[in-house]
Amino acid sequence: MMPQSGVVQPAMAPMSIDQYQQQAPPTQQQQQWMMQPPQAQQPQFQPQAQPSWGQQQQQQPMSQQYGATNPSPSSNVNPNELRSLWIGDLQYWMDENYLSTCFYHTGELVSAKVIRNKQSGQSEGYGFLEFRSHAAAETVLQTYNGALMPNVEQNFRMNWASLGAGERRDDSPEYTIFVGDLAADVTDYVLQETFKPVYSSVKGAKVVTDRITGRTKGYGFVKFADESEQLRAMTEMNGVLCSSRPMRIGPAANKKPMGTPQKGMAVSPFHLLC
DNA sequence: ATTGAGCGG
Repeated sequence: MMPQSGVVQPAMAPMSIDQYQQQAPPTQQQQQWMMQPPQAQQPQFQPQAQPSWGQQQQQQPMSQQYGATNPSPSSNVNPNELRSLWIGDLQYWMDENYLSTCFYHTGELVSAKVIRNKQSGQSEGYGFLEFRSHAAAETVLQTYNGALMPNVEQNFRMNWASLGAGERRDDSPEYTIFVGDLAADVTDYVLQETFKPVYSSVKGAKVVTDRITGRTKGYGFVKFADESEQLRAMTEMNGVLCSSRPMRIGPAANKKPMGTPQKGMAVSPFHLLC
């Protein structure tokens, strides 16, 4: 049986973003919502920071509407780049249409997909956004990650799509420290820049925030490529000011154990008969 | 507020 074979129904009129406030149930037929320009006015919302799209920002020509002869939105893409973002914390009613509406104005979105449970069709709460280029995806990530989502009191949560699909990033080892006592205004960037001038192997910093409100929880993590710098930072940076408060540094609890546990290795006696 | 975090076809 092919539970979702055949008919795809993208033909519903593009919703205005206001309609999502009514929390419409998900349209289960929609596997993937390819970009189709809204006919009506395109909804606007203000992210916390304005994207910098250069000259091609707003006006997406209406020429690529439904026609088979028109260039598809996926023309111009470089297939060798990492162009997909993972997006999480989605409500069940946030479908492909909603996501497309969120990023349509960039003119850089190729497709949006919500991952659904195969049986129930319910959203699994995450999805993928594919853009024309790595640069476009990066701009979206920097601009919208943590910014308010349209019409909900919740922030975008996104990251590079990294697992599966051969879009593997970087498997070089990294060494992480825990940083506590962070002031409310400390962002990822501020935290990273507190360390980077001193420790050149700093790969990134993450301030942990509340999923819903986006507010900081007052602690975070800094990742180093170099283990010796990690160890130095543990002692040298403890008590050093970050923004307005002295940091409290400790070892990071291991988020992911190094050895991937093998499971399902129980031997069935039936195998011995084959 | 003090140890994140979610990845398909």
